[in-house]
Amino acid sequence: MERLTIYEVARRAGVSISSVSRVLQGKPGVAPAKRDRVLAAVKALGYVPNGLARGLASSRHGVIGLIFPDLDDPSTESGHDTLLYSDEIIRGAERAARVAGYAVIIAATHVSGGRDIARAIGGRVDGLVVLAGSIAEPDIAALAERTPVVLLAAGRRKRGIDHVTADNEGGAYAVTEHLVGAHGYRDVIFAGGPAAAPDARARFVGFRKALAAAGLPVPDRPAVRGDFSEAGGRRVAGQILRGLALPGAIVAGNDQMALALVADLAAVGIAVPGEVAVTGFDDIQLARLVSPPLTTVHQPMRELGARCVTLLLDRLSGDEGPPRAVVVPTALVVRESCGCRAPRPARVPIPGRQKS
Amino acid sequence: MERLTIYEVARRAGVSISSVSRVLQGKPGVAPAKRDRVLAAVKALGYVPNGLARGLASSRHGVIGLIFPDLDDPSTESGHDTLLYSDEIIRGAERAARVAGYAVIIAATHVSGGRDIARAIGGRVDGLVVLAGSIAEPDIAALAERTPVVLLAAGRRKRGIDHVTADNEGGAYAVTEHLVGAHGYRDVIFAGGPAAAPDARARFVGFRKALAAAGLPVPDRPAVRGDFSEAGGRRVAGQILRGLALPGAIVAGNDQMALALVADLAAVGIAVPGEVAVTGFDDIQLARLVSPPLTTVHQPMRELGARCVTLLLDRLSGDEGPPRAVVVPTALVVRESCGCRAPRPARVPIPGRQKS
DNA sequence: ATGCAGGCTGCAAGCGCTTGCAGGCGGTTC
DNA sequence: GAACCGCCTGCAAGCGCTTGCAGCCTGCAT
Repeated sequence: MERLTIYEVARRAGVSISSVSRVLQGKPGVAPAKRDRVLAAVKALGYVPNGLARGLASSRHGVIGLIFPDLDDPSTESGHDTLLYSDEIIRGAERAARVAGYAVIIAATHVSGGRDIARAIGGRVDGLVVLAGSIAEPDIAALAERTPVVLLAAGRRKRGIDHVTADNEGGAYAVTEHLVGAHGYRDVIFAGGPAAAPDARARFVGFRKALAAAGLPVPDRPAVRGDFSEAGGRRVAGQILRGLALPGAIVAGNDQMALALVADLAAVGIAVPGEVAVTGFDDIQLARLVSPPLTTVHQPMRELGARCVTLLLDRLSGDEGPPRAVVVPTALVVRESCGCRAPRPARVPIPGRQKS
Repeated sequence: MERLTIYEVARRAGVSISSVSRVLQGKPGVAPAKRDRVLAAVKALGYVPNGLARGLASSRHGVIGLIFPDLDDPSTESGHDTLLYSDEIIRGAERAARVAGYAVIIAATHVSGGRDIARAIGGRVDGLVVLAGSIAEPDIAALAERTPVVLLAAGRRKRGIDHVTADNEGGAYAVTEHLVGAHGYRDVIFAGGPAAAPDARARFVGFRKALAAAGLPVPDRPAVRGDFSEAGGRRVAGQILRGLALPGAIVAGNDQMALALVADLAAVGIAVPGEVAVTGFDDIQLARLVSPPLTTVHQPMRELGARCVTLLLDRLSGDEGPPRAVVVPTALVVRESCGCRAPRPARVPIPGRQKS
């Protein structure tokens, strides 16, 4: 495990380290013959340049940091944030970074401690992707002054700083339109998320626009409101059952609420989608597994992660333009809770059976 | 954003950079008064040492690499591997690393390309945590010769290299014992996983030991065998319904199979746990959401990740002992599919309702 | 022949920090 | 009172690689 340095390579190829370095960086100004020899030596030795030294000398680390919320924090755990699916986000980011020759370093923080950690990690990265909820907004701004930062936000929040968002509005528009257009429901209500959540608002906006486009009356506020959690869904169910006339369809602010809603409706004998159609938002894993499978809007977690990285890389390569806001499209996923009859995988009931 | 180096700090504190360095590293041999001045200067300036330079000079990077399988690879995606929950694993690893002052860098690989990536990333880390399935075994071995490596394996595989594993055997023992002991089932069968999977085997071993301990007949091979996927569960259901006498209880090799099993049983009118008890393994999110909630064995993903890191850190700090195999305990999660009547969260059916 | 672009090369100066070492000092020990 | 001791300090030599720059050597135009 003795250190293999650029000197070894140079010696073996019979050139100076400068040339090796240049070859490795694909820089011009090295005679083809020499280049080949270097390459051969590199391969023969199995040489991998020391990233540290490289970074030190070029002040280009080849690493981008990914800061996400620490879910141990119970205040965050409630499904409050649709960005909890860090797994897919990380994968997307990692892949995008890798193709560009960057590695991804990660850190999980509580909102409070976020700043310190970000600073600590900041020393060794070229830029940071910060997931909403991991660092308090003011600290993000401060951070952004010393390091390129891209914010992956649930909704558009911070102006003045690059961020990427899923198209919540468009997604909500799409489901609503599906309900109104394809199914002909005219009495559709929106079961909102927390009033403060930007993504919840955006979804409501999409909902309203869809209604408006269909020439239906447009409510000012969500008919009922939960908090994106399962409990919220239950509460909403209660509100609906107690007070309101049962609508034809309910557009829930997210899947968790939709799921709880369906469950509670079923508990009192209301069939979904028979008596009322329900749709969700997020396309959590569970959505396609419940019965009826939930019609919802897919959030492209992986792509969100990837876009953050590509945006960041643009900045790193010199893009000096004004702050950008990238909106990644969401996709309507039609299953059965809206009333559609999705083709089910054939499942033949097994005939013969015998009890012991 | 001008670089803030150790020189600035030294100048401001009126000392040499050596002293600053020593103070920052908590090394002895600096007069208390001077130490205080340095600390003050550091704080005042908001100085954060450059990790790169530090790493270069001390050849201690303060970074550990985490290599996990790239789930884009369809051949892996089938839930084949219980270690897919990278999210929690990453969190656990990250946290453990952070408390020790290390950062975590991640890379996702396909089994094939794993080696190259590992090497590439290897240059900038102190050690690697490799999740099973991300790199071919021989390559891991090769890698382990140049860098400290800890393998997070589904089962014990590679001897000769540090690894951590969930206690599959113990978990299986626990569920089985629960079925036999608490519920008194005497005809319990095991719905196995893929014959080759080490974790599947370990679970079967636990199952057998529990039966043996209870003085029941011990089968040589699983009564039926699936492949850990949903389809596998269905196949198992078919086998049971078709051929076997319906047993009192079925210990499924994992949750996915258990879930499919329950579904198919239900489809032909067999009540779970009424007519047959079913248990799973893994405690996937879905397990507690289905009806009946699945009694299963919890895999402590987070802790697995953390243990890998701590083990690795031990090595980094000089532990030269023989290869270690850490087994992290699993936990029996009793819900309802085993026949237990778990206390459900009160859910009062809502009275008044009105149809539109 | 002589001169002069270019294209290649390798030298050497760092990048910011760690660390072995020698020097300086005040305090001890015979 | 001289020889020592031990604790602090700062110097300077790197860690492995990038890169500006000067030098060298072609080839080609005078």
